[in-house]
Amino acid sequence: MNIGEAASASGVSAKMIRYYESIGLIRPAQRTGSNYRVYGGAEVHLLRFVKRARTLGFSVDETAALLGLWQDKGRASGEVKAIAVNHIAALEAKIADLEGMVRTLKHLAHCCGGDDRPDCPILDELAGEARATKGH
Amino acid sequence: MNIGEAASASGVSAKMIRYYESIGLIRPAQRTGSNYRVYGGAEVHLLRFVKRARTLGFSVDETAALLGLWQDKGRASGEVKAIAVNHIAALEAKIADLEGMVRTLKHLAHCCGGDDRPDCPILDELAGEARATKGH
DNA sequence: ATAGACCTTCCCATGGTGGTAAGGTCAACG
DNA sequence: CGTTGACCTTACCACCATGGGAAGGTCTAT
Repeated sequence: MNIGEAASASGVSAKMIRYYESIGLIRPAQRTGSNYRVYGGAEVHLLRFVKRARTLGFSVDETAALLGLWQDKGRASGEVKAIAVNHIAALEAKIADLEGMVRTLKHLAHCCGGDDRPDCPILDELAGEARATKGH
Repeated sequence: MNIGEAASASGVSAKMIRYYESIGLIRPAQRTGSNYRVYGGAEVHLLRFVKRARTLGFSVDETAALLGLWQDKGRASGEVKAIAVNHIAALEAKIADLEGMVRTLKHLAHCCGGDDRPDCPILDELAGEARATKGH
């Protein structure tokens, strides 16, 4: 299997497969005589693992840790769970952050006429000139 | 006012002030004879505007647009509102994305003993070997 | 034999931010 | 007046993950 086929079979672009190899996330692929990378079912399986972890928002470093644990048959599931739980916390912090932004923006947009007049509470707030918002 | 003072007065690091100047987000500051950048109240005000916009998650490009509208006394508030509403949608999409990840991870973590045994549904799922999750 | 679809490596760009190094300037203190 | 230390200047490098493209080699089908 060439890198292109491995890419479409795994969902990881050829570009990224080479990148993951270059940073040591995955082992260098075998090569043909003409220097083409060769992949088999096991490699694609591994690439899919990587793909899923990345899709779940794990960083490449976290993915490397998960990969190591995956391949370590004697690992404790607690280690994996710890990574996952940490990651959940990080994601939730980010969500809370974004929600704060949305809340503020929605408030501002709600107070903004959005018409042709230049009167704009959104800009006023950004400029730090908060004005009475008509009691809302 | 030197750049350091402007930085602490505005909450934008000196580094970022120079960067914003270099990409044209803000106008080049005046200079003293010895080539130091000089800032006044108006510049700090503007930097604070930028800071707030960035804190609300607007990209530098969006911030530039908002800045332009802010300084255009005859602008229509509808233009600003459009940027804000767009941005709200983008943020909400990102939140939904992250929430999907959290949901999946929580489910997996819930099904994972997190003990010393190597049995780990999290890794199984990442590997694509979904197994019965005890009916949960 | 030739075309076209693939592969290889190498470099560049993104977006914001931080670091750091080498050098200039300024204020205060002795 | 000289030194010290805190500031400023520019110019790079790094991050993280990904995409783009160029220049050149290889394989397959016609």
